[in-house]
Amino acid sequence: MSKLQPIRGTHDLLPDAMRQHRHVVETARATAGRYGYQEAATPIFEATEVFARTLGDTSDIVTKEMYTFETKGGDRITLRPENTAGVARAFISNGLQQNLPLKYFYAGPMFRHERPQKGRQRQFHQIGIELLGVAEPLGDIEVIAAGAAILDALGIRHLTKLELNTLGDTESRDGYRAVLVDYFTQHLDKLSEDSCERLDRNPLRILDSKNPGDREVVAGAPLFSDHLTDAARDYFAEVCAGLSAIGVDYDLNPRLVRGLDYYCHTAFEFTTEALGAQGAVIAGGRYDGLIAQMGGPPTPGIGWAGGIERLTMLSNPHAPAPRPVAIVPIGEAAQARALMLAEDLRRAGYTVELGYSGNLKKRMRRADQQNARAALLIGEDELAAGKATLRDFDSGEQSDLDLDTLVDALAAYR
RNA sequence: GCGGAUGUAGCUCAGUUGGUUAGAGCACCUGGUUGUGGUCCAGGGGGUCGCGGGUUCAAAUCCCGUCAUUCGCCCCA
Repeated sequence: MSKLQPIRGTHDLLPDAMRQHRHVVETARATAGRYGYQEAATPIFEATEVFARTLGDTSDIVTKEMYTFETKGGDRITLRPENTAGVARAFISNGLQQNLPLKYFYAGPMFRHERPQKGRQRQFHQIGIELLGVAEPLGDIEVIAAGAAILDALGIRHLTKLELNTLGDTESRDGYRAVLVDYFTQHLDKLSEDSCERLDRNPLRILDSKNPGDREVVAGAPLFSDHLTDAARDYFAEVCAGLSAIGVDYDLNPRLVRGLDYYCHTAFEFTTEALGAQGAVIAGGRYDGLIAQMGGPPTPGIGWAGGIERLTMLSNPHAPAPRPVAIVPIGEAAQARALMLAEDLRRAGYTVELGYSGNLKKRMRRADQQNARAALLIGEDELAAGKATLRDFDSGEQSDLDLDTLVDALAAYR
């Protein structure tokens, strides 16, 4: 490694990329705001147990993907691999149970020690929303609708499809898990090595396997829908009906499961074919047991997270860079006047570039490279006449303007 | 963590029976135009061939290792 390189799986967001990134965040923030979600931020690191306890001892995130460090004081802290546990912790820490329901939007970096590939980084960024304190299907519907609305606002809804499933309540899931383990145990010889391991840790995951052999076995597996309690079945039916009523199309996917332990009832993913192996752009579900499990007052919750980098890859280049007006002094006498003029225009709301050095040609070229809309030339002639020469870069036309009234005369270039 | 592919100029890439000073396009700089950008013309700068070892008279080229990127698996946003 002869050159200084960024840490594996991390990327710089230089201005071009940053504008796309910000466009996704701003679009999401504005759209979520119309659904009543206010932005909040929790720290990017938490006590390790915040994640270790909540995500489940068997999840890959906890077992091998967390960035965990020991502080000088001997505490163990972890860079957040996702944000739901942090929001839940904040809810408990701040005693917010008096203020339910709570609706939060967030955006920020997350960290997972994974093998990088397309659409997968070690430091990546997520937007997300969390709805706490609502146990009704209306909550699920609103949260999913907000996700669809954001994809729509980004112009990429048509590149995705919404996959929907229910993981039922605890009673349903425990019952189904037992039946499933039974079934797969009878077909152990046909299961892949990975899936044999999943049988112990998280048998539901086998349903999601891409292995062709596994898929054959899965095809004959008992269906979750046959093992739902009446309450869980009714709940899911209401969610589906609500989505249909507001025109949010979805596909039922009985194989859709979640990697994290705290999910129940509704699970959903907005997926795309356009990003290779990383299909999920927004994913989430209901987590009614999470807050109680962390020691807080039993409080239902539902939310989702979306990968900003993945959303950016789907979006067309948007957010163009601002086009400045360039001020080009000619000769030393004009320098001082140019500085004052630049400041006046900036205070009046113009985007202004004042070349730092170089001759006229160089400054004009630099202005062109900055995609300036126009250049204001100030030389001896102009100074003597109290004027500036305005050159429009798009049309190539030039005109004289009075220095005194420039702020108004330039209005078209603001 | 596992498997495949790839690392040559700032960027995209040429460069095979190993053989002198390693090339192109774009970008950059200078001049043609000492008060005018974009096009055009002429010229110019820039490369420890990812890094470290090995084979050889000779390595960008062959071998080993290593790091990185990338595609897939696993997992997930």
